Amino acid sequence: MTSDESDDARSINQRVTIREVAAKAEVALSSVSRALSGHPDVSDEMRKRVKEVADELGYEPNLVAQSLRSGVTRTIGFVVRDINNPMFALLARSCEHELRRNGYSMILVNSDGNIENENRNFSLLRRRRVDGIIASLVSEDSPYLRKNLAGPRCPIVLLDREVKGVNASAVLADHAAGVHEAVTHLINKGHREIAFVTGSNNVYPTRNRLQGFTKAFEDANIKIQPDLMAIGGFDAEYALSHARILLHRNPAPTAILAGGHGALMGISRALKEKNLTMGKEIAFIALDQLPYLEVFSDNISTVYRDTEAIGREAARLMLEGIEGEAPRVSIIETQFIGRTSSQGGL
Amino acid sequence: MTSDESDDARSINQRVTIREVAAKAEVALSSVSRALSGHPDVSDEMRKRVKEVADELGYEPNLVAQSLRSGVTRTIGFVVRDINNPMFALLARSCEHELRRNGYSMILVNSDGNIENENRNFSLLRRRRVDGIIASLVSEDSPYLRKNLAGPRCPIVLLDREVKGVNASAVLADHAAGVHEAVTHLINKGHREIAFVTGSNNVYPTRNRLQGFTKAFEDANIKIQPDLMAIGGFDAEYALSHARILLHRNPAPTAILAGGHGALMGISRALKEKNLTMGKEIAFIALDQLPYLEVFSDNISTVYRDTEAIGREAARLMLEGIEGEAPRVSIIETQFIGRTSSQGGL
DNA sequence: TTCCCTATAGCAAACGTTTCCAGTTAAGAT
DNA sequence: ATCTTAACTGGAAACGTTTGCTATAGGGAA
Repeated sequence: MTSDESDDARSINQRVTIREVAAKAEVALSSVSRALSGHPDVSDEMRKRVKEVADELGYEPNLVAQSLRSGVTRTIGFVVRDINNPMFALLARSCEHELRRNGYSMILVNSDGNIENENRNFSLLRRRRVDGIIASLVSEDSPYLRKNLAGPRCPIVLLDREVKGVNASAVLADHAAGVHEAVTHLINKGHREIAFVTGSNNVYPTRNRLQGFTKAFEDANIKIQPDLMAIGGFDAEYALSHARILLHRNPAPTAILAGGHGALMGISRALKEKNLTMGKEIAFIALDQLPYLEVFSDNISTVYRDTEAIGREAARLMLEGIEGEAPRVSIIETQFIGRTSSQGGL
Repeated sequence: MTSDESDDARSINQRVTIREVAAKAEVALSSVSRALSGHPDVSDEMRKRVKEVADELGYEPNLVAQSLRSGVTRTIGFVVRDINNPMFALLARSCEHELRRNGYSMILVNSDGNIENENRNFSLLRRRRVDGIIASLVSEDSPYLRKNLAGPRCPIVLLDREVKGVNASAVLADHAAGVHEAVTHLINKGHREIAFVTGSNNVYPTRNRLQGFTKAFEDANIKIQPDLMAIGGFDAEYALSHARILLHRNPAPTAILAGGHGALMGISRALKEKNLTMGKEIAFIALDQLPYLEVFSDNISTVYRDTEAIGREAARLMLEGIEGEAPRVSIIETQFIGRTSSQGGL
């Protein structure tokens, strides 16, 4: 009889609220709240009774109401250029996993490499009152940046970005070390005409890789060739067109470095067009071990970093920030992994 | 003076609320709400004044409070096995794009192929009172399914899943057509020993592909070889171990079909182990054009479907559902794209 | 001039929780 | 037997909005 009624209520009426639980259990609203939220000032009997009734009615607390009252949404914004970049997909997965394990949900927004979109996304997340934002910024000098990184009263974790004078944590990869290792390897083999195609230097990874690159030349006491550097775009189109130009240069580059997913795509297409094979006519190194490489092109030499670790670390820095700890920077190592694609070319 | 005060308020105090806007503009709370939300019963002058003050104070409406009051969260849950699958990453991006264009945010949850996680994720999304759920279910016969698909009073869009007797929309790919085309192609070339490695048949794509596969054999009046089918797991490990077994069979398969990302990974590793080259010693076809294939293995014949279109379509079905329209099923075409990997093998 | 209607504005209730405060009971101390 | 305290419970305010209802003013019709 009563069970029929409650079943009806569940299927026909709106959702079950704490009020109905309180009524059925014949206790106060506040007692239900305390019993279910694990508050200490509740007798064992009360807790038992409330939990039974809550289960019976299929009560599911309204997180929206909880958020409004408590001021905590248990939601983290994840701002990314493009989740379709396999690097970000892997990172997002491990990060989401770690956040969910700690009771947080992830709101995903793509900026499509556009600072206007990114700005709108930040604004949206602020209106949603997220507890924190993890972001891979499109650029480190967007005009909206100060507002977006200082404005929200919530912790921020930057992914591979370095913005001075801002109160944010960051996970940075030590690209320079891996690139230095890679370039030194090439130089020792006798390469001098080493090309480098990568994204624009308004983001940390480019600048950091460049540091490793130049340092390797300096250490070997060799002059760097500025016209072999194509620094300006992360997309495959940029890489394709600039790789074409580089390959037509005289003397042609004997080795080529690809900075990121897009560069790898573009350059390998350009090489194919000219019928050049990596590891034979030209030495090739990809910066960033992309997840699919190990299967399809397990001959490609790479500068590796543990992307899943970066995601986990970002989540941890976020949780720390929410706990009230001061922002800090965490460095992730990279290392050169030589395979056959970095041979040949001479 | 007043501007100083408001600046202070913005930086020191908590966030600006509609109440402060109302006070400063010297109008009622309700007028501010109506002015900003585009309600018709507002004079031009009122709207102008309110908007000015709101901008001045940097007011950003609290979406949590709006949601509680209006009962609408403008949030869609996106439940996926694993965002790291490049197929899902691409799909998620186009879907998120379309949703955001329409004022909705996406909460991303990974189930890691585990039905317990999936169940918890559904429960979480219900507590968050999302306006809809787009899901790629781990299995079509999980014990929690009925509850999760019937329970929430919100539209549901299934991605490539077919659950009978449930009030949900779905985007289904017509795998059968593409696979039929692909297998017929192989049969016409003289192949008889055609192996098929794919995920378990508790999901629609497997069953649908199988239909296309068997139909092709029937149409050609050839008996199918059951021991050449490895149907049971979407992960690379399953595919690797079963591909190894298949390749040791006598007579060995002359052609092999890979159903999905994991199968492709596993099989290509197995082929490499035995030093078999696709398109030479063995014909190979990948079901699903994975985004990176075109660059790294542009010789691989595939059954193609437009993944971005699937994401967009899922978003549209969701928006339709929110508008109150009845659930419906949308079919996406697939087609066989023959390249060199499907040659040889005989 | 009077009446009615329309356009607009304000008041207050509601959404579903959490949490502060006050009240009650019973146990232990004197 | 009385007082103090501890352990709980209930009532009500608050979180920041939206929205139904009521009130007012001004304009047009009779």
